[in-house]
Amino acid sequence: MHSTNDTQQRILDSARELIYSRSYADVGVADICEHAGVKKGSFYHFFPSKRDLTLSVIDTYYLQVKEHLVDKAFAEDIPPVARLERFGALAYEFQKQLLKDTGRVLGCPFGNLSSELATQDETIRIKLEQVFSKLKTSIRAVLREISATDKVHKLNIEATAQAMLAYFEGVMLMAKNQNNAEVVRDLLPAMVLIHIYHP
Amino acid sequence: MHSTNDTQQRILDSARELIYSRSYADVGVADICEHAGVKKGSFYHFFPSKRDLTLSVIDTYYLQVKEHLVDKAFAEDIPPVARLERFGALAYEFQKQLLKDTGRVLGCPFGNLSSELATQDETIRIKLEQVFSKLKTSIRAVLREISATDKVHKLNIEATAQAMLAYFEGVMLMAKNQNNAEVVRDLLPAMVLIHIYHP
DNA sequence: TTACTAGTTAACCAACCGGTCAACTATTAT
DNA sequence: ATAATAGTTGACCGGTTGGTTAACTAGTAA
Repeated sequence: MHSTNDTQQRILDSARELIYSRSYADVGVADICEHAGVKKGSFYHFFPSKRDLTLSVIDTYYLQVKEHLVDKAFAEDIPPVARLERFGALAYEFQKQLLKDTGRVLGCPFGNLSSELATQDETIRIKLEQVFSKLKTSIRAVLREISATDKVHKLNIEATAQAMLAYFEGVMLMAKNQNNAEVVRDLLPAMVLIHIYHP
Repeated sequence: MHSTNDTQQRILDSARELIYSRSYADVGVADICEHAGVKKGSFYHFFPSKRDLTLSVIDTYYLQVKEHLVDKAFAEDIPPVARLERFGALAYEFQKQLLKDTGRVLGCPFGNLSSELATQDETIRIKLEQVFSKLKTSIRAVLREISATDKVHKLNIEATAQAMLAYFEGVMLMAKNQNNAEVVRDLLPAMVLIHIYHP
């Protein structure tokens, strides 16, 4: 046994990659084990079930998305609207890289899982709802700055953040469906246009 | 044998209902047959495979959506912007009814299938791309009217239609994930704000 | 009546699914 | 050294999957 035990991490990474590029149902634990170079018995030593593995995948992938996309895009070195645009640009670069590496635009991993499993597994649905909620919190922080400089309008920050996230998810889905990363580049900049006001 | 043969239609209806409320992978042909009151042999008499059945489901369901949602919303009895708002209102009523009947907000059936199968089945992906393309064509017709009354701006009708459809899909996904139809009511009206202009 | 076709039925199949298990080996703490 | 623990292995399991088959029945046309 290596003192540096990376089996659990390899399972996590393989599951993320395979489920993201295919789907939850299409990827079996045998697939994950083979890709990770691990025997099935070891898999069940670290994870009680495929479902629990998926919960862990969501957690760990969110942390990566936060670090490499959200925090990077929303860093306060530029004006708030420019941060939203940078968020779109980074998302575009990521999908473009995915297309180059795997031949596929894969969209948003959380959106994909949500669409597939929201009606089937309540625990996963709630976990994904929490991920979306955290993403909305990041967007809200930006909107609060925008709203502060624009005091005449009563921006509904909660609804606007939700609408912007919805638009982002929809663009990712359309890009995946067309297997075309340029959809992201062409459409995402319009995210900043979405404003919902208090009545 | 009944002169009125409805077996094929019952299979189609059952497949639509089950796949829409769960997912492609989670619904087996045994499930569909049981729900339709049909034996498996009869299923394969009418459809060569589960995949071909799904292609037929997409076709027939698009016709229903067009008749009861798109054509109704985009009828030319009211101004173009009001038609887009009516489109949102009808979508909201539909999801609300779904929640009442089944306990679930199910989002967009085409978006759901696309998210699950776009990377796995190229034929289905293209079929869904065509459905989205037709929906965009309907939106474009409305945008052309809006653009005609607003000659100062050079509205990019193609990109705007795609962006509006993307926003619609995203809102449906968020509503499904939160199992909350009010998300549709609160967010969809902002669809008319999305405008993308030619450079 | 006959012959043909459309549709139905139940039994069947190999492949695969998520998950289990007992035996084994390596690592660590005492 | 020893005992306890952490990790690994491959064989195994019952249930399910999409799909097949051959025999059957009902409707239709000559």
